[in-house]
Amino acid sequence: MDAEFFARPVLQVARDLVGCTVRHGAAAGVVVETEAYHDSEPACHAHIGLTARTHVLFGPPGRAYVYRSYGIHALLNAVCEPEGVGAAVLVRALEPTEGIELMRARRGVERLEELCSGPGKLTQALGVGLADNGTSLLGDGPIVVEPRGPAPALAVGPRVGITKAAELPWRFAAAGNRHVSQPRPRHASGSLEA
DNA sequence: CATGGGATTGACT
DNA sequence: GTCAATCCCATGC
Repeated sequence: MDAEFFARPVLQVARDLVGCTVRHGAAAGVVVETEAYHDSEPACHAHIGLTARTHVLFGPPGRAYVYRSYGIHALLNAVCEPEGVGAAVLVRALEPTEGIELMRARRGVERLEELCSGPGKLTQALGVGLADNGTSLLGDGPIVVEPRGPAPALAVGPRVGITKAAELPWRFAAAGNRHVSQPRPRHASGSLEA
């Protein structure tokens, strides 16, 4: 993937990342769920401005923003939009494709659908941690994002687990995919087809 | 320097 | 359904 892909508007990148592969070492999976975050809305860490924590978000596109959530989990984002804009796509779920036994060992569970069906789960399965914060996703870093084939059908809904700007429909998932985290956006109840 | 709040998960009632 | 675990960092004294 090249830097221009991530330099585009974050909502567009969030849509186009669904179906792409994320690789870290021997473990890899296809992105089935994303969420967009932008400094113009209060749910985004970058909303407060440039700090030690957020400087990666305002940096050049195509880098990883990894942070610790609830003191326990590492969450993986892809920094988007031109340098100076604080925006990123949160990778919320993967469909495991390579290194599945390694993922099972790291996660301590067997079921394929439980390996990467959540933002904290997939970083544990891939072995991604805070040390990867700020590294390149373009092929010259430990985590690599690889292009997808045909665009999958998308389910769209509100973002999960936030208290501010919770109404924005900035969550995108591969429609009908069993590796998407709960709650699953459904075609029938308020979510849109794209 | 002390405090409080999470872009979550898994265990338990 | 409820709830604790646990730590980084922003904020306030």
